[in-house]
Amino acid sequence: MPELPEVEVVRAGLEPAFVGARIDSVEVFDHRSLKRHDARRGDFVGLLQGRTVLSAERRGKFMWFPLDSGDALVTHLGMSGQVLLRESAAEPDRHLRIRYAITHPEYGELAVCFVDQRIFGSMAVDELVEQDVGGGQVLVPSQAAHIALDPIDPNFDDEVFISRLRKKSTGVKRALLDQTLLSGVGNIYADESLWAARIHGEKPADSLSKPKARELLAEVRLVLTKALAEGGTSFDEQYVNVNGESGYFSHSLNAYGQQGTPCPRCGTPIRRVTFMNRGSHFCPRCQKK
DNA sequence: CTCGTGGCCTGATCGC
DNA sequence: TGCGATCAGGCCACGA
Repeated sequence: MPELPEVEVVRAGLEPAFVGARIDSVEVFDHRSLKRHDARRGDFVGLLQGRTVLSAERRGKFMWFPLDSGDALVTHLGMSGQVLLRESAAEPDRHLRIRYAITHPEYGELAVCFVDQRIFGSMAVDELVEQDVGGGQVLVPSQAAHIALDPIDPNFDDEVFISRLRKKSTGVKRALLDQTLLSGVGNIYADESLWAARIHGEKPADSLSKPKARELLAEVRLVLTKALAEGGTSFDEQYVNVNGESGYFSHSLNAYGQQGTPCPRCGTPIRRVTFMNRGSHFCPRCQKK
């Protein structure tokens, strides 16, 4: 379940060999993996062939690669997406959906492979639009322009987030998962942040005091930063980083997937309830509504 | 406008 | 042994 830390690990892993490379050819094995691509902009393959990758960018769970054409190759991993760097002659991975043959001036011929079991993820070629983020103008793909900055972005404005969060009439967890409020947080890190801040996910966001909202943001940042330092969270080999090596943050989860095991803070068994069509894990003693 | 739900998707697992 | 039901949850379209 790639969230911000996992996506950042993929972005950083691709950067050395993909940036500066030329895309020689593109094979699309399943067109459902192009659902984010607007065909009115042109043929996906045609827009990519012969182009050179200029950089590797990320905001929240969106990743994109600006091209020398002025467009960008946009990637969202969804639930089970991976981008793997392979030798040109490597056997195709299971669930391979899109394959890019590239040539890098230093590393030579390689394959960038988009592998996605459940096809919730997708790639697209999109135009870059200018956006004012307070710290200046940035370029962002049009389809990711509605997403808020993520909390580890240097331009993220804490006070704006806290003020908007405290006006939401919905539960705190739903607000944390709202990518237009703050991006990059998914189910795992939402549960972990709420546990760390001792907040029940169904507590109304507009009932949070300002200090409590600040504390929550600090915990979100800490959880994401720690996960990033440990290389992302991995379950069932679903998430694999760019070389095919699993992330390993799962051992340090305090709430997510820990139902029945004692809360590391107070010893009360962690509970799991279904909420928003997904599992929510919390300590019934530390996190009261 | 805001908020909440359903649909997309595959494979592992479970009960009968 | 086989088979249908259930579960996992990212984003987005749509209805209230």
